[in-house]
Amino acid sequence: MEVMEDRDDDEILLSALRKKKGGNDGVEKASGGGELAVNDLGKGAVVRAETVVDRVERNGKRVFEDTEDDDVPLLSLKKIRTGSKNAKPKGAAVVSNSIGKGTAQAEDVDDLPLTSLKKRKEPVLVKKSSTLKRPSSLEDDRPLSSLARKRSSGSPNKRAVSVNHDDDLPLSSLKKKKSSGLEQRKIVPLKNPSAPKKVIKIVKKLKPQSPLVRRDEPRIASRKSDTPVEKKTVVRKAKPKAALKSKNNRLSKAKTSNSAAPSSVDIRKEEYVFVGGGEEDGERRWWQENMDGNEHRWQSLSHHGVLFPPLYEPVRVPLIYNGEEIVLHPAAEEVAMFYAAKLATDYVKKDVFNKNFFSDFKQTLRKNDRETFKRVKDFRKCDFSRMQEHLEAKKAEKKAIPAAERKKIREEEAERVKKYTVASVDGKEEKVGNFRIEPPALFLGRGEHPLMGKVKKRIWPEDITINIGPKDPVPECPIPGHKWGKVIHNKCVTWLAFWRDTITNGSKYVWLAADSKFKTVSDAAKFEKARKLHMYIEKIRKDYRTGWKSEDELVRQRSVALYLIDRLALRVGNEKGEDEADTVGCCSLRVEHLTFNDPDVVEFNFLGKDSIRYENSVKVERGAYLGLKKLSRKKKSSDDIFNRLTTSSLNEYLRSLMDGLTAKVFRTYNASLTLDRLLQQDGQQQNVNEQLVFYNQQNKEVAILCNHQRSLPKKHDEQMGKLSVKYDETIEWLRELERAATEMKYGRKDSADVTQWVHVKPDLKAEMTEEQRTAERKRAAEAPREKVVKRMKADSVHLAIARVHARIDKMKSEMQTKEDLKTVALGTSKQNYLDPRISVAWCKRNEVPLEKVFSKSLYNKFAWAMEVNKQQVAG
DNA sequence: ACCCAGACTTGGAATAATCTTA
DNA sequence: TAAGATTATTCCAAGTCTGGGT
Repeated sequence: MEVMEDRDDDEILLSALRKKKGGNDGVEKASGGGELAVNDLGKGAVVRAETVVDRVERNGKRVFEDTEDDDVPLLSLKKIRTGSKNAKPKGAAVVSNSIGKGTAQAEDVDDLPLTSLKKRKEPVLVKKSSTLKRPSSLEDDRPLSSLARKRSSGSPNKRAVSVNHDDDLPLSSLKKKKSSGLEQRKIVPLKNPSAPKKVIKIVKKLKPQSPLVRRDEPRIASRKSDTPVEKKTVVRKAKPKAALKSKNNRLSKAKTSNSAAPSSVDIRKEEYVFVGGGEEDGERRWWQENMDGNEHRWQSLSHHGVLFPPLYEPVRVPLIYNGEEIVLHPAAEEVAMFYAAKLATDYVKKDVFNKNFFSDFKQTLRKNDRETFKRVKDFRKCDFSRMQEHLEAKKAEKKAIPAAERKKIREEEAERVKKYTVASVDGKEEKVGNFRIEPPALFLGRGEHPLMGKVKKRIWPEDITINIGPKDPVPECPIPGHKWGKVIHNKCVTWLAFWRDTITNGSKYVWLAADSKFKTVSDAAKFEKARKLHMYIEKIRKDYRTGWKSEDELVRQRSVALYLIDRLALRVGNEKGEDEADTVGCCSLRVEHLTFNDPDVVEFNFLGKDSIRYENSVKVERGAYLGLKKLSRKKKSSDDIFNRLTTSSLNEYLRSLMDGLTAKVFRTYNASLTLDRLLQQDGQQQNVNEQLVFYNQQNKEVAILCNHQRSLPKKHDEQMGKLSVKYDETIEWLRELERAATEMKYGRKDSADVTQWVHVKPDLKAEMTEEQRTAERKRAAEAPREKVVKRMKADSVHLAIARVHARIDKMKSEMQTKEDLKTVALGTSKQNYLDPRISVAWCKRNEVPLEKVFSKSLYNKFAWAMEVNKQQVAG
């Protein structure tokens, strides 16, 4: 147990991140086309290679000198996807075999130029802590709100507090000067704010930047009377520090409090601290109103119903069957068109897809066209290419519409649809999210979905249930001769319309948009719940660490599972049915998904949500390792590891620990906390652009933690190649300028001839047709560059050199970013997991306009977070 | 105790809109 | 000024979690 405890909780999180990164590196390395590094880019690759080398030299030592306990063997990180996500890793290149010995890793780096450094050393400080930390949040009850305030003065980039100790943190070197994705992989070891005192002593310089520790906020004295027992503890935080201590002691016996950290003073007012207040500070929170159980969510609700897709208009383009043309019955033609529309995709290569489609297609024929039904027996004799051509022609036609006309069409369409876009809830106008009924189509599941290719049938008004205020007018049914299936007035739910999916028999709903009150209120509540978890997390972690030694198998399973959820941000993993793709989450992990590598390293490899592969090699705490191993023993590879554990019982347990706590809260908590801490390292970024690069890098860390992947963009390699060529040309130009400068210097001249190779401009004439223009552009693009010699004065040469340097830096950074993000999806975490107040506070601190970080729709969705900050600023 | 339907959140891909660049 | 690239939005599938029924 001692062993297990010797790592800090924060460290856990961070190291999880790190490891995960390692995993991705593996991916990149193994993925053939993706590995642009040195080979694919030609000279451009030099850039990267240089970068890597520099990095290694600069940081190498620290980076690789890992300490014992966190030295995760990057080993075995195999690659995740090579382009197609479902593909099993082929080859699964093992990146390194140096498990356990820190030294071999430098070589790994050489191998993986673009990618990165996987690990970095752990700050000594983290390791030392052997006791549980005190819930620092107890002490601070800063109202949620305290979030970002405007900073009163000083340069935005300077932060008085520093997270780490110089000695043990690479950090300083990490602060990126040039933000290369690589460098940023070294995460600042966020030190746990609540780290035990002893640690603090060791690292004297460490400033208390702990976000958790805040003092200068007004305390709120009054509390709700109905505070549950556990909360009571929490409530204490309002008390003076002395009181704190006792509470802490109670909570976690051994812990000493570092609350005294003097520097709290350094905390800026405008800083939003994710792990701060929580809901216990007694403030009334509008977003928590009306959220309980079966209460009415609205009093009046009016809207215009839903919009149906246009009916199918038959075109009589034939199916070719066994060489003969067959004009299908309109209903069958429609279905055949669905298939034709997919001919260009990989779906048609899948047997399941074809089989499902053909079965449904025949059924349509049988119903509508007996003759053809009898004739069309063999799918392989069906040729849908004429239909495909027809669809393509139509697409081209649409594309050819002149811009002006297109705009007009668009406006008319917007007008037609307008009334459906809004609803009114309790007198307030709200946008409707998805008012369009899904059109019929072939069902395309993700991954190996058993139902792919089946026909998703058209939804008619009779299939729809409308939910509307009892006193509000029932929307008119838009299709003549039809009527709504049902009209109800259910005030306990927030949907406007409902229908049943014809494939899965699941429910489909029409909701209000993300910026509606319904959505934003629960969104805000979600983040509050996550913040609240911080007050319980220490106890929870302590419990599961104890639990995985339990005699009770259920307790053991639950404890190990919870550890994985907490540490790796796994989803809980409900059971799935026969008619769904075989994907898993934590509770549904099977023996086959894990590989054990002594000591204490577990390799995870499974398909998670959306059949995205989760592949990660992690050094876990000893107790968890032994627990997992034991749970896997004597089981077949297809057996559940957590066979006694259900998601319901896990959540039931969590609920007993904290009101409203469920497994998914951990994901939100860890994601937001990670971002919060990473963003604390405001660095040297000069301008807004660099700030954004920095922000995106931290966002990326979260995305990696949550395993938010995207498939390699189709043109990624091509685009990287172009960038690289451009880069080379720029370097060439730089060399020439430098040569000229030298020449002037030594020749004591004040001007020199400078040779520039320029691209040929296309010679476009007014009378040229489109094709001619295109051809001319192409010719110009491919023509050899022309030599231009000009006389430049010394001054302009020097000026040009400076500019070119700046451009080169920018290009490097862009290439690096592009490479780093090629298979990482940032959007999901930003939308769902990152408390927007963290980003808002960061923006304010660094004077980055909010709209640079939030798109318009996100800005609206998170209006509540901006408001909070504004109020703070004003107040 | 389990099972399943219902309601709501989360997720990547496809598509549309906008910006960049030659 | 259009191709190309990037970014935002839409689409709808796939999760989570609760509660009610048996």
